[in-house]
Amino acid sequence: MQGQNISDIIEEYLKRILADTRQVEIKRSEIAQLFNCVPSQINYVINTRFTIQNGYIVRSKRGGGGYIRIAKVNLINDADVLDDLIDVIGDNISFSQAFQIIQSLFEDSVLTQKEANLILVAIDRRTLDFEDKRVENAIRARILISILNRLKYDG
Amino acid sequence: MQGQNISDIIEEYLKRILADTRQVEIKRSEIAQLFNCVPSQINYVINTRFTIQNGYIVRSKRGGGGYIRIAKVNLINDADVLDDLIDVIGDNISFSQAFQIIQSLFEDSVLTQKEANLILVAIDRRTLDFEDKRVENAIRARILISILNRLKYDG
DNA sequence: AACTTTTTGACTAATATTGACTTTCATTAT
DNA sequence: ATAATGAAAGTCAATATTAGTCAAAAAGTT
Repeated sequence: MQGQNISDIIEEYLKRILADTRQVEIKRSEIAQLFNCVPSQINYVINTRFTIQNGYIVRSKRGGGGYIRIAKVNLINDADVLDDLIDVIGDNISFSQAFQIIQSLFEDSVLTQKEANLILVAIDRRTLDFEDKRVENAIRARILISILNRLKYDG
Repeated sequence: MQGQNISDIIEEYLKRILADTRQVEIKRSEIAQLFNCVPSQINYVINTRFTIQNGYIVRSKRGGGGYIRIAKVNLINDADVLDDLIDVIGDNISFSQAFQIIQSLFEDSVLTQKEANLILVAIDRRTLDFEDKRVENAIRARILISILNRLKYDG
């Protein structure tokens, strides 16, 4: 696919592990060395690709014996997570953030591929392209929250 | 066909690749260099010749390892019926009119019950409740049109 | 001439990479 | 115990690397 940049490659590496096990525990510096990049790049990958919007929870510890642990959460049987997502959305959300949420819902089989695609075009940048970017993000938030609330009822 | 200008030549080049593979992934600057034109000309070619009406969808990413991906999609049989609906919608539509459209698409099995319901909450009055009713109807029209365009192809 | 399409480039936006500096925690020395 | 040291991970801002937008200029058509 599009494995051009290092971040994508690291993402893929971690997700491949997470496909089998429910959780990974890494040492930041080791992974950095493995992929020949600076340690903070691992943070970048985590912050952009392993957020709660993506369906992951990350915990870490500093100091000697430190680690970063990434765990996949399930959105179906965890209704609280849906509410957390609604909180995260608040009153505005960018498309890329929204995309991550929809993708997570698809991966957890809350949405079919087609349902996810229809929602995505509905909240696409071009669709909601109005005078002000804040307006765009506000409308998107409202649509998304309406949909998430609907999903709480008939799954 | 008549390869006079650069845009036509680039179009032909890309379509030749797409005749074999289902999708192309390019680097904008590379193609620009290959055809000795400015990068933004690639955008022009894409915007004028690789639209959904022509049966293509385009996705891109900026930043390091960025790309433009063009994929050929097969338009469904009644794509022009959807085009007619899009014409009817124009640039604004009330909820009740939109409801009728969604309902008829459900009756024609273009949409499942759940898909229809999700679309309906997305374009509901309460979701799109804004200061001005005309703004509400305009946003609804754009969302609906995006969805209808998406329904023109599957996958 | 009027109109449409194409070409160009300056400016903008998004995403990724890097490194200096900070914080936290565990272990060792006093 | 407490302090000092070192070993992690975190933050943040600067820089780099792409693609997108828009409108003016140029070229082509009618």
